[in-house]
Amino acid sequence: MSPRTTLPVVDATACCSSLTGGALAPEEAQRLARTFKALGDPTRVRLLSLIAAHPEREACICDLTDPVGLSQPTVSHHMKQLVDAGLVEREQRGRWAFYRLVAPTLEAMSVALRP
Amino acid sequence: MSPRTTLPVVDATACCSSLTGGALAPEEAQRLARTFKALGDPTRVRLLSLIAAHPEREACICDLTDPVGLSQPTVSHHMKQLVDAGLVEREQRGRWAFYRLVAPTLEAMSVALRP
DNA sequence: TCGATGCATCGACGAATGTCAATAGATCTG
DNA sequence: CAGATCTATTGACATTCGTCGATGCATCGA
Repeated sequence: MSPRTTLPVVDATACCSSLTGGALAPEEAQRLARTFKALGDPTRVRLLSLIAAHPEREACICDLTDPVGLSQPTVSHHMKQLVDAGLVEREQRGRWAFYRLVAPTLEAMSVALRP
Repeated sequence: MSPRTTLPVVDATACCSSLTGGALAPEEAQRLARTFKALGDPTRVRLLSLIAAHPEREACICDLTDPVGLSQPTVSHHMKQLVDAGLVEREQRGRWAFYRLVAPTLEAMSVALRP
């Protein structure tokens, strides 16, 4: 017997569209696909996992170039893709650019895939 | 004070690599990226959601062509991508090819993204 | 058996993508 | 200020991708 008489304006899942919840509007599908596309390259998947593996879960370009074995401009290019997709955020600290995972985006994509 | 003295051979998540659990081996990253790439197109995202929206959660090509507004060969091409990625399975019934979502794959990808 | 129907494959085309070397921009250090 | 260091941008290139029309392949119904 909750004393609450009004429903919440939005429920907890209203923020996140789901692949499995029914037909998506084209714009929603596009939104999801854009982020999935950023995840659709092995180098970028690896970069995300490398960031997660670092202390404080953050890393700069110089930490990432060697492990993935690609040129610095290429790594920089991939990081930009990840930032644009909202999967990663960038912070300049002195000469270094530090990157961190964006948990809410990962969570939203995870929810969108739940069967 | 658990009486258990031996650890389980594998823990519950051992089957599924995670983006956020630490550095992934290149092969693991490639595996994940391959499936994410299949999700990285708005038409394919829409196709998956349309299948999920159908009764019995299955659909044939003829059900999907009109809603996405593309040619039949193109839809067929996209479905092949989804099958190859393990996101969808195909069953021929008479003249029709029926497609269903593969829940374990969706679940695995969802788990891989959990922050 | 023959036409119709549903789907897959083929060949082609423009667009997007991943990669690099070269270079520019920004920040620290001496 | 001058050089060194870290990162981003640019331009170029080969490759992949999404799309279509035409065509081939099964399967059903008359």
